[in-house]
Amino acid sequence: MSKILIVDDDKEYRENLKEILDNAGYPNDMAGSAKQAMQKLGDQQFDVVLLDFMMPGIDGINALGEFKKISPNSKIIMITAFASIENAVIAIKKGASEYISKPFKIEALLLMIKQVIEELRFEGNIKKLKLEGTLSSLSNSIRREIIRLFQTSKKIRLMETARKLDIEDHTKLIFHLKTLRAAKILRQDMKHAYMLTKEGKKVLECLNILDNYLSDK
Amino acid sequence: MSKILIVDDDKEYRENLKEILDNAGYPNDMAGSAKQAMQKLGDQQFDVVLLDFMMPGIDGINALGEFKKISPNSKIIMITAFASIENAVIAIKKGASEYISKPFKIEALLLMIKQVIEELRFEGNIKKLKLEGTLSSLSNSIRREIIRLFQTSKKIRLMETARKLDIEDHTKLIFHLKTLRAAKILRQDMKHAYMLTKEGKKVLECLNILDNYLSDK
DNA sequence: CTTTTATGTGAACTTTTCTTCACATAATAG
DNA sequence: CTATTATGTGAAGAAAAGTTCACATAAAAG
Repeated sequence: MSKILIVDDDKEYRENLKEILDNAGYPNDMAGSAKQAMQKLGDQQFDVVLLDFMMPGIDGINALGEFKKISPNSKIIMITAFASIENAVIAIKKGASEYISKPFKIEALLLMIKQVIEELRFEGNIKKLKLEGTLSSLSNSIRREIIRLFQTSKKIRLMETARKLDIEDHTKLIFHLKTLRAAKILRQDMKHAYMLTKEGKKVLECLNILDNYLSDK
Repeated sequence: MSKILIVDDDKEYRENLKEILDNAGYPNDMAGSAKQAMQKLGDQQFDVVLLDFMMPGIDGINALGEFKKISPNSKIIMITAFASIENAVIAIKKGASEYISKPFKIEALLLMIKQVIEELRFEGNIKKLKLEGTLSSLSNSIRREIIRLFQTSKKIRLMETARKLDIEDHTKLIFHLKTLRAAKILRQDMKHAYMLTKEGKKVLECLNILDNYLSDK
């Protein structure tokens, strides 16, 4: 179950929020200051942070930036009594996922929490899929050779590649090029030449890293 | 074709060696001092270094250590006029692949070169195989999950793992554990518990690296 | 000491991945 | 404008990877 951190300097309000989360069944923890919150964020993994804007010391917006640095994968929901478009914009720019102003309906907050957790789940899957695709692309030696060709060339063409890799049947090569295209590692320009995507460049770097990593005794 | 670096402060001897290598068809380059040699080694990839022992400044043995640091995958052949068992032992300990004393037959040197190049080719294959094994192991998600279990545990047992990964048929898990064992990523202790090999620890690190690398936008 | 749980093997089978082949169309060179 | 080279598709088949099942033995628990 997704864990939530409540950050609010107002004890009463804080415990109020805790009760709401407890009733909704979310495991949660509380912090009464930005400092305490950062410590907890560094310590454990929280999926969502409920952050109240009006805090003494570093104010909420600054805290927000710090929190994101410490725990970039946590979703942050800003809660504030002094809502304004400017503040909302700043908060979102600094990395808040949602912005809600007091007073709010409990259901509205719970819905928001549900949504960001859903986003989190989705992003996690995307990440997993990307790793999946990358590793299955790299599992084939022909595909690795293709990717390595981009060490020196920016673009490669089909038949030229076939000759370089000494592959007689060009349709075999097309199969692997297609696989790499499906994995978003390669793309083609208007004139059919193949080139690395942004993702593909990362994959090439990964390959180099693995090479180095595995080679030294 | 394999590239060779000749390091010798005696100009005449150096050019003598160059002629031999040219005739044998090996691309080569020369350095008249350890310093110059280190520069060239840092610059380009040499497969073999022919290193003469009696050099001014840092003597050959010290140079040897430096060379190995700069270019750990190059094979170094020590050539010396003052052969002794002690020196030979030191040279090999410091990373020389071969040790030959003057005067020597040209054929003996060429044979030596051929041998170390062959070793190099072989080691290259080993490296390729290791990458192959690692990537094909990581291409399967069950195996990745198994490896990740070692993030927190030092040893895992079969049925415990099956429960953690929610795999009903334990023979399926055995299949993947076997695969990982074959890839030298896992091994078993006397009491059948599975643990990471030294290589396996690297693989886990690689997996973490890939995770990080692919996750950030 | 017998019942249960853990660990394992080998063969049959399924699924996925890879290769090959027959064929088609577009681009380029002569 | 015709021959050649480049690029591609889809289906059939081969090979590799993964799963399941029937069965076996060893270790631990009662």
